[in-house]
Amino acid sequence: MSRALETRQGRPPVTNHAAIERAAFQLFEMRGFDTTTLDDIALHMGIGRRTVYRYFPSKFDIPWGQFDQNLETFRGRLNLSPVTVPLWKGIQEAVIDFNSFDENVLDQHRQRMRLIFETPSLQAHSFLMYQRWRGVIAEFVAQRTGESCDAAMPVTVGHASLGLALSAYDIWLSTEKLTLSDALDSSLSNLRQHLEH
Amino acid sequence: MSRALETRQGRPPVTNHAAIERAAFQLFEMRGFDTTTLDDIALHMGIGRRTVYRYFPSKFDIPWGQFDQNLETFRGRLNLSPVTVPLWKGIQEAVIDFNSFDENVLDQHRQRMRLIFETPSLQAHSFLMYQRWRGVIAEFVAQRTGESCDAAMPVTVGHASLGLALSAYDIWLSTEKLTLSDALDSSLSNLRQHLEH
DNA sequence: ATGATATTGGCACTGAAGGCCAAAAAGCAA
DNA sequence: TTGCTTTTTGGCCTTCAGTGCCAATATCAT
Repeated sequence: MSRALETRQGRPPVTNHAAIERAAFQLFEMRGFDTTTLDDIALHMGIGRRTVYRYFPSKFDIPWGQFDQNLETFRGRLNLSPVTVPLWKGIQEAVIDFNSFDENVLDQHRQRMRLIFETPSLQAHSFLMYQRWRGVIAEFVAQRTGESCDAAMPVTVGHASLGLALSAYDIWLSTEKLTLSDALDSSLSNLRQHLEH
Repeated sequence: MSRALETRQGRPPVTNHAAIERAAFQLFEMRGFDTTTLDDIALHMGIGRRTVYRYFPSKFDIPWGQFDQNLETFRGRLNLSPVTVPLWKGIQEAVIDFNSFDENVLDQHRQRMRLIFETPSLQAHSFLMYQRWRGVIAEFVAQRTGESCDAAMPVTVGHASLGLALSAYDIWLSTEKLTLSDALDSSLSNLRQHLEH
């Protein structure tokens, strides 16, 4: 932790998360996710299959990159929301902020999410990521309302927020006409409209 | 299809979905889901492992039983909703109806859902079931509004309804104080309250 | 050089899943 | 009874994900 880029003791790593991710995505794009084995990836990189498993707990985790870190960023972003802002608005703003990408990485992000959304086996595993994502939301709500994390309101808001985000991604990926931010906004207003009357 | 209970030609089946489900649940309760192998189940029933795979496409599908049939029932129930009833209300009523169980099977249902909700590997696979469930909702909404199945409103309502249902199950499973119907109702009103200004 | 330290990657194992196909068990016709 | 048809069964084999174990490897510090 103290000296990350300095010289460390021990044999230096031959690779890193980003390098494996890149190599894997190349193969996923060519042969598809399910038909690419971990042996393929390791062989393609010239490293051992066993080593890949030390960087990613499973094949399904590779397309998600270092999701833990992103989740921490998201948690931090949520907590930046002023207490004067209504809860729903604070969440919406944080989600939009968290899903804003530079032009130069947007295509890459789209490719990543498309792979995740279009590969059933990967979708299934991704649910575990989504669970943690909505856990962060629930924690934030619980903190603001003084309730427990597994009380009704935090849990429900977590599930609902997740539903809105997934809905926005579904729409964003299926059309070229909308930015991700717009899709997130339109999902929320669509839900509002649906619940009216 | 025409003669189900009559005499059929060919070797008679040695088992059926329900029998495998029962046997599997016994073992899942004893040793846990992940530590029970399909060999265990097959051995316990005195049938071949290969046969089990003919009744269920994967180990993860066993706890869900014959989900296809349930989904069809749900679709049918949704379509019973009068066009005079607001969409959100029709969906809510259908979901509650679909999740109403007799006293004598309620414990069994609770046990099933608890297993699904508390086993991570099973949760992941269950997402594929949820996807199909919200697909039915989206189809219903699309049909009523004259839109396409993958238009924004049907997709969003599907995701949101799923979030509410999962939220209700989370709460129902974590407390003994609420019926499933009450949990579903309270999730909806909690969401409404959350979105209020 | 030598020792401490950290990563690597090979080997072996378990378990899920699925292809293939001969054996088994019924009904039916002669 | 015998043979033909139909359907299910289950054994065998393969691939691949994932994991424990541990010796080999590569670097730093003294």
